[in-house]
Amino acid sequence: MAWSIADVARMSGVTSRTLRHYDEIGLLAPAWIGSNGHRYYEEGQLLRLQQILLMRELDLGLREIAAVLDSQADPVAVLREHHRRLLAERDRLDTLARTVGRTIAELEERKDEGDMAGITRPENLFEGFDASRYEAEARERWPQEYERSRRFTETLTAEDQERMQRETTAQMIRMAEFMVAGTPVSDPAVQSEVDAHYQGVSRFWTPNAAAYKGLGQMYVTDPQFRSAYDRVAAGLAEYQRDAMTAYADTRLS
Amino acid sequence: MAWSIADVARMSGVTSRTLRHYDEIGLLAPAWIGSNGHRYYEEGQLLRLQQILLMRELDLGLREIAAVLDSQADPVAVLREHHRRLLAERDRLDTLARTVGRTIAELEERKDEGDMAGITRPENLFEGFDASRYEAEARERWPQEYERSRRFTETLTAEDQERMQRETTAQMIRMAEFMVAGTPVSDPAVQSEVDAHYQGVSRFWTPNAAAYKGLGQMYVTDPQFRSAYDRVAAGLAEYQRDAMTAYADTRLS
DNA sequence: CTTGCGCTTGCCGCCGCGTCAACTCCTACG
DNA sequence: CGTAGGAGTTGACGCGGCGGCAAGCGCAAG
Repeated sequence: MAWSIADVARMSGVTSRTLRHYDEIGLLAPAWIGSNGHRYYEEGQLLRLQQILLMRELDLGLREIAAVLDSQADPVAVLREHHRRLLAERDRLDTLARTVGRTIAELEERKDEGDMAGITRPENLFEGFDASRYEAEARERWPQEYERSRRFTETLTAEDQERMQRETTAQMIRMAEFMVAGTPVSDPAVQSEVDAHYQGVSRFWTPNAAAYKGLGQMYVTDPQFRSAYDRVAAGLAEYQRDAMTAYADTRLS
Repeated sequence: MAWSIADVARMSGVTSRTLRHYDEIGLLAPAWIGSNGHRYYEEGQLLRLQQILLMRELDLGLREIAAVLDSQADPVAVLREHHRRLLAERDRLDTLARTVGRTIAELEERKDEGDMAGITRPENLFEGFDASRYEAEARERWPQEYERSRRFTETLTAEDQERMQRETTAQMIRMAEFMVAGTPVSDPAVQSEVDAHYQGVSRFWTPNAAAYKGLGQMYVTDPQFRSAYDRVAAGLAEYQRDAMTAYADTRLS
């Protein structure tokens, strides 16, 4: 009992193109090839195809399927790993969907309010995300922490983010007042303010003493951060950095 | 104020290769190009890049991003459609993960029982899914119904599937008894049995008269189905088909 | 002899880049 | 003055899983 490629295609539901592809990559060769060059399949191949399709339904890659079928891998182990990947991807999409949902809601709200000239205007669209610019450097220097931070940020609503931005600005202003008043960075009031800053940062990632000092230095070095601090008060970036350094030395090590 | 490609890469966190790619596909062209061929970007480009990255975070395709930014599409509509796709894909993965989880449990159970020679033996692996073979024809002829059926099947546990297989077999045996006894297919007892069959099929998809007759014909034509019926009793496939045809004519039209 | 079917091989396209390779231009250093 | 090195360029292939098209072959019916 032999079937042509079209027979197998009809019986299995895949296209003949797919069967040729599986032959090409060595996943499923026909039982034999006729003198006319046609592929002929027998029951053994149908059985193998069936298993291929089952694992394909589970979204396993063709490579992994081949490994399992050729007994190069433990099916349970492969499935367990695959299961883990599926859950991770599902969670990612879930988070993503919620983020997109919030973005939609936000855009619609603005449309209703009508106080913005138009949602397609670039400078109005996604206005709340301005802070993301500061994250670029971090993404490069500490990719893992950046990733954790990003995931956390995704769970925030636009209002949360706006509120946090205002908090940050308020903190900067209070630090500027200390600076202008000539308060030394080791002063308990200043250190308490730094502590608030550290707590805020820790919502995204938890730096150790060295990392926190590095962050302080970045406020001075990085043009983006620096200009943000300079806009509040001249010299604030250095003051903030020194205060953070003192905090790191006394409280984090 | 102009930035080189590496500057922009550092600031934004993407690679220079990506920026060249965006230029290539017309998503983000540099502000101008130096006499040395180098790309130079200005604030307008940074702003556009920022929006690109935001939408990319939302997993939008570059094509769609371009359409939104060039005001060829309504952002809210695009996001809404995207949201729908995300949810659908998430649900698919969720179902899939559960299916894979059950498969793992099933495989492990068999390992514990130890009455099978080895789980990697093809004829034992995924045994519960044997019925899927019969679905191939349906997938081709009625793709939509097949899809619905597949989704339904995925919600079943392995035990459910086994039970349904036993039910099917029992039905076939009862039909074979009628056939051997010479009962005409129009006999109420036979028709009642066919009704049970129709109800069973309807859990997957609800065929109209023509489709149900087509299914009956398939039992005769398709070698897979035919051999299944022939294994129970010679001529059963035709008897079943005739009974189904009578049922379709009297009850479904 | 033509027509048509069923099959073959071969290659491009998708999507978002990563990763070479080979080259040019500019600057710094000996 | 040459030369090394760094930053940039274009061009090409690769990834996964096929879809789809083109060109061609063998075989049977009209």
